[in-house]
Amino acid sequence: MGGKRRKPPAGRSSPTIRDVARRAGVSPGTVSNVMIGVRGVRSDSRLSVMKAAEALGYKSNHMASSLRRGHTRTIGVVVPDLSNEFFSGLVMHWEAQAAKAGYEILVVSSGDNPDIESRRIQSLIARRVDGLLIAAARDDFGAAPGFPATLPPAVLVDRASGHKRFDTVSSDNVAAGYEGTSHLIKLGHRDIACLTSADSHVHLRDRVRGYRKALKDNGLSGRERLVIGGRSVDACRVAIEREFRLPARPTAIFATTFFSTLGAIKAIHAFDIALPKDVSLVAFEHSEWMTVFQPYLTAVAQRRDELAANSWSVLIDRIASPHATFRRLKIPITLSIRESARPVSN
Amino acid sequence: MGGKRRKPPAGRSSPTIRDVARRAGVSPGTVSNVMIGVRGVRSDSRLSVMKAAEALGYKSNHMASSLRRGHTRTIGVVVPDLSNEFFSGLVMHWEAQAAKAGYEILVVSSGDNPDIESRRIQSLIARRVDGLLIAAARDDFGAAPGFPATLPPAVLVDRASGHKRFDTVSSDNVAAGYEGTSHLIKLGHRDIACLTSADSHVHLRDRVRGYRKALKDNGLSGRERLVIGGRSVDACRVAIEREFRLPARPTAIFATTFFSTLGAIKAIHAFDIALPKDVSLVAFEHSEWMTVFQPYLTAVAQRRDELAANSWSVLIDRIASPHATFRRLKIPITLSIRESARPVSN
DNA sequence: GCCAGTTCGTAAATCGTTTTACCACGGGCG
DNA sequence: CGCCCGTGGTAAAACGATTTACGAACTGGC
Repeated sequence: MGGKRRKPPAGRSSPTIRDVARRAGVSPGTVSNVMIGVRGVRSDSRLSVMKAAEALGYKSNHMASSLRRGHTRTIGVVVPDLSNEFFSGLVMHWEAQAAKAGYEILVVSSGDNPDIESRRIQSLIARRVDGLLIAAARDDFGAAPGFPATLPPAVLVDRASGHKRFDTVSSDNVAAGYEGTSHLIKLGHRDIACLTSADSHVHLRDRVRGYRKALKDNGLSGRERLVIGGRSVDACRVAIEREFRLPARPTAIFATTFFSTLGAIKAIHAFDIALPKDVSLVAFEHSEWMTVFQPYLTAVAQRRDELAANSWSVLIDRIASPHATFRRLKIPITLSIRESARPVSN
Repeated sequence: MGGKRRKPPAGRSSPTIRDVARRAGVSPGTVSNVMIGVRGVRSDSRLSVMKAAEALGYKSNHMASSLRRGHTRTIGVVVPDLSNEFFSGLVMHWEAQAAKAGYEILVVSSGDNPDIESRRIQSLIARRVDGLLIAAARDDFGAAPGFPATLPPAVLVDRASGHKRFDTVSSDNVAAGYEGTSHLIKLGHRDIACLTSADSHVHLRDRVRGYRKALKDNGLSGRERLVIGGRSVDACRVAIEREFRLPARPTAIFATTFFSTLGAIKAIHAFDIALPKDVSLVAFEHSEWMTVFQPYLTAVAQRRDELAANSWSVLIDRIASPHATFRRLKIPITLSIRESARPVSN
């Protein structure tokens, strides 16, 4: 009762720049100048502002500031699946970059579903992220009917390499396929199965292209054995097991995805095939558990740190100059020769 | 030259509620009412507003709205390390919860360093997150001198279980230790090494307490063999290798962390010990690669989905009623009996 | 002592939304 | 007919920061 207020105080909320100004005996504008220092402030007022802010525990309201300045210093990150080590690795690198540059990242996952992806991106747009780092669900990213007509600056990472309307940063997947296959050929293998998860994405098709090219360069074009498993470990296992039942079993397997690596190992165990004695395996990706797996897997691995660092800086450049021509970066891959691929034994 | 403008238009930025209002021939207030529908709007004006919004591609500016409404519908998530599958799993579950409830999550990682953690939390506060989900770097979370005096509603997850000033949700780590150990005892083991990464955190100490309790309940108190490795795979490996050099080698190992699981396996391989013939192993956590590892590891695993779901709802409750008494939830763990623990063989 | 130039403080406008306070209109009722 | 009430529209005041425009005080040079 008593004086009538417009707004109930709702407990005690954070101190504002006005509170600081009042306490320091200056105007809000001056406080602002102390905080972000675009203009000179006499050292005595500066000091009293700092003291007042300290005493009140003042933290600038980032939303208010963003609203006025027209940018949020937030980058939206869209990945298919955070439980996938490759993507969580990327996210971690990006987060480190962001922290260093005074940004924050807003992570959403799409479950590899273009509809969900589109919805999650809408909400990132509503939050006015300054840029977008996207591992797209599909190669034709942005083509669906309900898709937002204008996007903030965005770069496509890992997937949809070479997209016409965006910067892209991805591994050199053709090289990945080529190097993995060549390694097996050099070891004398002629019957090399290439196990992949799908043929729906460029990055996967590129790996297969690399495989084909390596066969061709070594006069092995006729010996192609492409096995398309599916998007799960067990689909890959089943597919390669079919291959194992054939009269001429492959002497080597090149797994071009992480799932297919797991599927291949499962199948090898199920068929009691000795790895690497009876079959050689080139795996895809690296992961800490591989250090306890026997034999230590020879593998092609993407360079997550470089992928993340390059895509970050391409995005920052894009934000700075929205009309520059698109860039398409290919990051080299790493072939780590270890124990699971051996010279062919017949 | 020409008319002087206050602000250069900076390209074309997003349409505002005013643009929609103008185009629909109504006032901004009416547009707002159409959008969030707190008051009735006649159906003809409603329609023209919708049409205008559609035509302009209007997306509400979330920052402006947050500023006015006093909440952001974003939850800050603080984890030590996203490349750890346990945490990325939690984050993914939280993200799903958030999406369902119309929230977004802001993920930061602390690298298990209290200073970084504190700084990252400061920046989450500046962004005025509505709540915080924290896997704390240390048990005395919030005690450091520079720590913000007041925090938004927060719940401590996994770590720092039972903290005095926060809600906590964590696994029943004593049960985890107890069940893992009991399983080995039931198999006849008397010489059980308990391998852990550190004794600096309650959640780790609780697992050891469970181990001790299981020994005690079975009259084995004198046979305690606690091995404290360190916070890396190799530190754990080295520690357990020391144990292997002792005259009486343990017949079973209970690894109480993911790192120590990996370290134990590495040591077992290095010493050419047959697993599970010569030594039994109870591992910690579950991960997809375990399905291709031989023998299939018997393991104690935390229930990430329940941890995430419960901590989420505790946080939402806390936001709704800031003054309710603290809750301390313990989530049961799962013991999956598989092949790496066998009856003792002498 | 005066003028130009610099420094720094302040008031007020602004960002885009939500919400309050007010008003106009029309219908129902005594 | 006059009143009351419900409905729905609008103008304007927030939210909390930044920034512009202005002016006061001071400096230095002549």
